[in-house]
Amino acid sequence: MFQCVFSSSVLQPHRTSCLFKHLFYHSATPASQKQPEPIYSKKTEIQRQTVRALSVKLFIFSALQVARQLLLQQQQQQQVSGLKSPKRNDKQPALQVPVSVAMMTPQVITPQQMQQILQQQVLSPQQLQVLLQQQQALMLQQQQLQEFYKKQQEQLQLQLLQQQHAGKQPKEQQQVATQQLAFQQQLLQMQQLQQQHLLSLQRQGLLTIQPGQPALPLQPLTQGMIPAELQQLWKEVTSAHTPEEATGNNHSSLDLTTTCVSSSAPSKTSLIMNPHASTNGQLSVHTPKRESLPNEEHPHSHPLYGHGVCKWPGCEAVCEDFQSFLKHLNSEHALDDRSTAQCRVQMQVVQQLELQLAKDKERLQAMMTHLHVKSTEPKTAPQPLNLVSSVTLSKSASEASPQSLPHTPTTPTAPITPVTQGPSVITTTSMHTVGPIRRRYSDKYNVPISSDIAQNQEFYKNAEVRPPFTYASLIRQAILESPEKQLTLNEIYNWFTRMFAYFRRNAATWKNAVRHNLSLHKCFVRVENVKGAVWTVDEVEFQKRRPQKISGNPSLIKNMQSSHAYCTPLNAALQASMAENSIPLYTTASMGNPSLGTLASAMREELNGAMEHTNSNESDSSPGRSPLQAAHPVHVKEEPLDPEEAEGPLSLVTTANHSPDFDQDRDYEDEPVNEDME
DNA sequence: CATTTCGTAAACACGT
DNA sequence: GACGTGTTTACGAAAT
Repeated sequence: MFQCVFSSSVLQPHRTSCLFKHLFYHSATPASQKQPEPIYSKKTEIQRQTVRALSVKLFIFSALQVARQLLLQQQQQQQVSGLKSPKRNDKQPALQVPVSVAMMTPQVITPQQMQQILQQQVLSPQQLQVLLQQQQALMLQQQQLQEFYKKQQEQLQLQLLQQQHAGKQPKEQQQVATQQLAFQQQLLQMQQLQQQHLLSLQRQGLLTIQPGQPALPLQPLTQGMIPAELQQLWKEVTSAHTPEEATGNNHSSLDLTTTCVSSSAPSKTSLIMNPHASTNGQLSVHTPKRESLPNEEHPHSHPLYGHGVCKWPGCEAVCEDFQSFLKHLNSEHALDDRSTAQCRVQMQVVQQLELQLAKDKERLQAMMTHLHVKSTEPKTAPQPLNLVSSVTLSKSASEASPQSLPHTPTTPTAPITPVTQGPSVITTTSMHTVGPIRRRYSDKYNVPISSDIAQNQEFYKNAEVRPPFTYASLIRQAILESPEKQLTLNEIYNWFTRMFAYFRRNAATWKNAVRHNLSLHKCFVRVENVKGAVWTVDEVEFQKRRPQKISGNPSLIKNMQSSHAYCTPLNAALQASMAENSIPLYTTASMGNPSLGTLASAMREELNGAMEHTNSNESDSSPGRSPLQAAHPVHVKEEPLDPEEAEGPLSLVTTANHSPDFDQDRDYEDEPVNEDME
C-alpha cells in the first residue's frame, strides 16, 4: 500500500532490502527467538549505510555552501569591480578584500547590491532574479540540512546508546534500527536523485563526464569510512562538473573532506563503524553540535579552497596559501561566461536538491507518521507480550485504554492519510474511494472483519460505503455475532441493513447475492428449525475457502500470534464493539456473555483463516473442535472429495447451546506459524 | 495466460 | 399469482 518509500534502495538494492527484511523479521519476532548475533552484524550494516547517508548529507551541505559562496563571490565581484572592467583579467589587489569579506559574512543579496548588479547588465534581470531566489533558497536549504543532519546525528547517538543496552531492549533497538534504516534509505534516495540530476545535466550537454579521471582526492574520506558506493558516487558527481578543465575536477570532494573534518562526523563515523566500541563502554557522548560554516570558524577557510587546491568546479589549481587562492579565484574565476555557466549549473544542482529535499522531507514525514500510527494502533497491531518500545507502548496504551467512542474510530487529531493509516480504520477522507471498488479488501488487508467492523461501525452505518469484505465474510460475521450463532435469512438481511448503509439500497441485488453465497458456499449450513430454517457457519469450511495468503503486515500476524491470549486486541475490539452494539450484545448477557466469545472467536477465525495457508502443510488437521451436534441439516452441500464430511456437519458452530468457553477451547496455536513466510 | 474467487444477474423450484 | 426462500448456472472482473 505505501508505495514503498522503504523499499527504495539506491546503491545496494539487494542488500538493503534484505537487510530491511531481516530487521523486520527481528522486530516482529518474539523475544524468545531473539538472536543478538545477527542483529549486531546487521546493525553494523545499518551504521555503515548511515554513515554513507551522512556523507551524502555532508556533500550536499558542502555543495550548497560552495554554491552560496559562488553567488556571494560573484555578487561581490560585480559590486566592486564589475563597473570598471567586467572583463578584466589583471589582478587587482583591491579585489581581494571584498571577496574575503563576502566569504566571511555570507548574506543575502541586498537590494542595493542587486540594483548595482542590475545596472551592470552583466546578467539579465531574470538571471538575477534566479540568483536572488537561489540564494535565499540556499540559506533555507542550509538550515534544513543542518537540522536534518543534526537529527541524523541524534539518531545515531540514540542507536549507539541502545546498542549499549543490547540484549536488554532488543525490541526497541530493532525498532529504531528499522526506522533508521528507512531514514537512511531515504537519504540514499536523495543521493540517487542527485546522481540522476547530474546525469540529466550531462544529457542536456551542460555537463560532460571525463572518463579518465584520476581517482580523486578522496583520501581523507577513504580512511576506512567511505564505502565504495560513495566513492563511485563521488566520481560521478565530481567528474560531472565542467567540461573544459583539463586539470580535472573533483573539488567538491575535497570540499566534502574539509566539511567532514570540520564537523565531528569522522569521529562519529569511526565510532559507528565499530559497534563494539559502544558496547565496551567506550561510547563517547556526542553532542550534535550545530554545523557552522567553515569560514565562520576559520577565517582562512573557504568553501572553494581546501587542501591547497582551488575547488571551483572544474578547477584544480594549486594555491600555496589562502592569499594566492584568492588571487586565483579572482583571476581565473571572475565573472565571465564560463563562470556564469558553471554557476548556473551549480544552481540547478542546488535547486534540484532543494526540490528533492522538500519531497523527501515530506516523504519522511509520512513515513514517520506511518510508523507512529502503526505503533499506536492497538487493534490492528496489538502489542505482543514481549516489550515493544516503551515510548510507543505507553502512548498506545494511553490512547487505547480510554476505549474511545466508536463514533471516533480514528484518532481525531492525527492528520493521517488513509493509506498510511492502514486498512483497519476508515477515515472520512477515504470514503469516496470505496464505492466502485469491491472484493478482497479483507483478504488484501488481512484485517479481522470483526475488528474492522467494530472500529468502523459508525462509519459503515452512516456512510454509504461498501464494506471491504466479501459477502461470505459478512454473512459469517452476522451469524457469529448472533447470540445463537445462527440466523435466518431475514435476520441476515436485517443485519446487513442495520450495519451498513450501503446495503440499504439495491436490496434485490445484494439480497440475491446473500442468498447466492449462502447456497454456494459450503461454509454456510442450513439448519432446519422449528419455525423454519436458520443458517450457521462451518468454520472449517470457511477457513478452507480462504486461500489468500498474508500480504499485509507480517509483524501484525506475528504479533497476534505471539500473544497467545489475544488479550489486547480482543479487548480493544470487544470494547469498541460492545460499546456500539450494546443493545444486541447484552441481551444475552445472562448466558455468560456469548457475544464476547463470538467476537473473540470471530477475530480468531479471521486471523486463523488468514494464516491458514501460510503454513500450507495441512489445513485439514485443524485441531479437534468439539463439534456441537447440530440439528439435522436438511441439505448438505456437495463435497466431492471428502467423504467423511458428508456424514454430518461435524464442525457446526451453532445450535442452541453456545459454548461459553468457545474461544478458549479452540486453540489454533498448536503449531507456530512458519517464520519464513513470504 | 490459466485458474480461482467474487459479485451480479437470472432462471428455476418449492412452499406459503 | 405474488412472494420469500433456496439452488443453480452463467458471465465478467479482479486477483492469483
